[in-house]
Amino acid sequence: MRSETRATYREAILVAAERVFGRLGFYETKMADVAAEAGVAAGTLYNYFTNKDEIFASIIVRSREQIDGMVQAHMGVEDPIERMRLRLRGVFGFVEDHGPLFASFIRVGGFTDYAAKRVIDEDHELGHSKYLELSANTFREAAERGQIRRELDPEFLAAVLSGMCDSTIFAWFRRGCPPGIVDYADQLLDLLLRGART
Amino acid sequence: MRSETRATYREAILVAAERVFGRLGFYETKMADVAAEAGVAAGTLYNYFTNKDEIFASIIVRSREQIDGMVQAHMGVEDPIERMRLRLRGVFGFVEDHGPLFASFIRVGGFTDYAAKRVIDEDHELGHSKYLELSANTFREAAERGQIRRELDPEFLAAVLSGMCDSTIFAWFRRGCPPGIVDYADQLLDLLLRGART
Amino acid sequence: MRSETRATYREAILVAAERVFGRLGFYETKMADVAAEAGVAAGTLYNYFTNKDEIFASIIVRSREQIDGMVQAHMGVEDPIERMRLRLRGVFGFVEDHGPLFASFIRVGGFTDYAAKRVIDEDHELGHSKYLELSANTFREAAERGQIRRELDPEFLAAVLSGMCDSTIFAWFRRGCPPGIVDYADQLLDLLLRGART
Amino acid sequence: MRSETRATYREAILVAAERVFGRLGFYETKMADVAAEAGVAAGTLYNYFTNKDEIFASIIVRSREQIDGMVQAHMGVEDPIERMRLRLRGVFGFVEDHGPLFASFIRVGGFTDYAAKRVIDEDHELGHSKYLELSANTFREAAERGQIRRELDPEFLAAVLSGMCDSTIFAWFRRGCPPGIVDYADQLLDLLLRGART
DNA sequence: TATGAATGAGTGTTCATTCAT
DNA sequence: CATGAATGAACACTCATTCAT
Repeated sequence: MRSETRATYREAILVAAERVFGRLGFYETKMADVAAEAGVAAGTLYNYFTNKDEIFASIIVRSREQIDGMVQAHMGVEDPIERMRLRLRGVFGFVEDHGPLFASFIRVGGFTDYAAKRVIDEDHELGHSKYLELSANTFREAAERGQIRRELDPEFLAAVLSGMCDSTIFAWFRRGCPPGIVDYADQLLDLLLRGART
Repeated sequence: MRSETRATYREAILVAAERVFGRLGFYETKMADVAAEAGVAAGTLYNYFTNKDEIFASIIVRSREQIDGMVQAHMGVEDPIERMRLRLRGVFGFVEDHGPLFASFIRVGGFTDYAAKRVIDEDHELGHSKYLELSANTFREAAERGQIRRELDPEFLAAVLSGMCDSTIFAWFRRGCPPGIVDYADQLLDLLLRGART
Repeated sequence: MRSETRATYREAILVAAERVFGRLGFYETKMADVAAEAGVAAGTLYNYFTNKDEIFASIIVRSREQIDGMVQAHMGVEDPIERMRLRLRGVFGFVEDHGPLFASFIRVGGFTDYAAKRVIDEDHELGHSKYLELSANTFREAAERGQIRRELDPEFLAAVLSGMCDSTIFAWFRRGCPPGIVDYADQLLDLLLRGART
Repeated sequence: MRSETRATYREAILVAAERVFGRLGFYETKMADVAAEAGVAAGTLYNYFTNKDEIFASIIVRSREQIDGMVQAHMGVEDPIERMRLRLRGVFGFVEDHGPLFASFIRVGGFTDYAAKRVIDEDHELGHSKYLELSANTFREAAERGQIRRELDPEFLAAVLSGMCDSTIFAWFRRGCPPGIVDYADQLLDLLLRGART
């Protein structure tokens, strides 16, 4: 029961921190804010995490682990396009659950303040690249099967798809995170594959 | 001549600040860093700007003014697709000149730290929306002319295009800002319009 | 048996605390360190002592009690010089058992941090003075018997002897507390007496 | 004048810090105390020193430099006993000027809290040993000249003399630092030499 | 009574901003 | 007006102490 309580506490702190970081960003989030949101004293945070950076990094790591799980779950799907579709739906579902923080997650490894401070180290940097590469490989596979044009650079496509997702999530966030963002997964993929032209 | 000197100083500070902010992000950039980069004393910054926030906001405003100018320059072009193409080329050219900071600019108004701190107030928020709206209107126009499918939401397309640009710039930035990003303007637009399918 | 258990616990804590305080000093010693060394939980310490200061003070008091006992044991010796010799041997033997902590003990009442914090209150201050006085009186007695020169201030001699002991212990401590420090008792006294002798 | 002011400020801070450290010890001295004593704001301290440790270490270093200077000044004296006498007088004079802090200085490198925290690193440790060694060498020289008994270990004598000085200074400090401590230099040396003399 | 996690007051340090020169 | 040092509010983090289990 002790260990259960510890895990519960840790999780509660992470959930609270995720909310506050998502709302205020890394720098404007004070440890006191996180503590208040979690309903504990400031000192308590340090019984579970060594410092603010580690809390932030833990959220990222945890998110990535969940996403990794989803990605793995669809690895067995034969058709690359179908596989990517399932993957996108999974990610958008995750975003719907996690809301604002996901934005930070997406941009982590970029030139945002988080990265500038190296809260997210090279190891995490790789995380972002890993997804891009995974996506690029899937596009490559689709090209080999003749499902998409071969002259398109798979890495370019991966980057573009990533951006489309970001901005869609971004727009959704600004509309107040209404339910139903999952539907965009298909719309985006279809748009990328078909194009907008009549 | 007095005022000329003042303007020169102010501009030098902005240029320096743009570099540092782009490199380190808002929070990791210290006023001392900006002063050092500009080659002036820290106190001098306060003769030209009331505070750090204002410097950052000024960069954004200045950037927007330049972009506004470019956008206006192409307003007379009849064909909406062609107009958007020119606009994109202009923006990518601007990005090539300004490098990393533009990324901040793009995300400004979002849920990044900058916004969390309200460095960028509602007025600036509007700025971002304004571009999205402009873009959406152009897509609407293209739809009316039958150039793109009518069932596609113009605002969705605008958001998507914005994201594609972002991620492309992002990827370019991570590759170290090599020359030639302008070429992506056409690639992106073509991809969106044609789609990736064979 | 209850009280025996309590006394046992208390003693174990004191022994552990003595080791840690001797190793790290008062401020660098954390209650958690003492608890770990004693093999109990941090909270347990507070069942036996009201606070950190009291633990430290208890060590001092306990040491003094033991030394007092030794001093008393030699009180019956007629010859003051001989009495002092036995006393010194006793103290050096005690030091050999207690190692580093004794150094703190020696300096307690001085201008070290401990004193600055008033961990050692006036009562303890007196303790230090008491030994100096005892020593001074013994020298006075020796002077009256014509064993040492009368023009020498007994209090000066007491202070000097105390310092000789300190530095010898100090040097011994820095050499890693090798066995055999007791031998120095005689060497020191002989050196001082040759200088002081009539 | 600028640089003069800077040096003056730095010196004023050191003097203030020396007073407070001497009064309260390292740990009980708060940066705010030092600032208040120096008549500056807390932040100002950090314009001259990187942190609290550095202030403390600077005091030690500065003291040692002054003492080194004195020691060097007497290096040319032929007679080792006379050389040591001048050296002792110099040190006691220094102590009279600096009062309480010197006690810390003396014990630095020992097992006091300062050392426990490694504020004073190995380099400084050497400082203490260096003086002991210098003293030991002088005694060795005296032994070779037949001025003191050859069977006495010079290092033992050096340690003993150091302790005699310490305790004398200590006693003087507890009497409230009355003027005239310099006189003890000769008394101490005479006492030791009578004991050590051939 | 032992435990060990929660607590929160206290402090060293940072850095945007002010201001005397 | 430039300078650069002084300022002090703000905040992450520590750890002695408390207390529910």
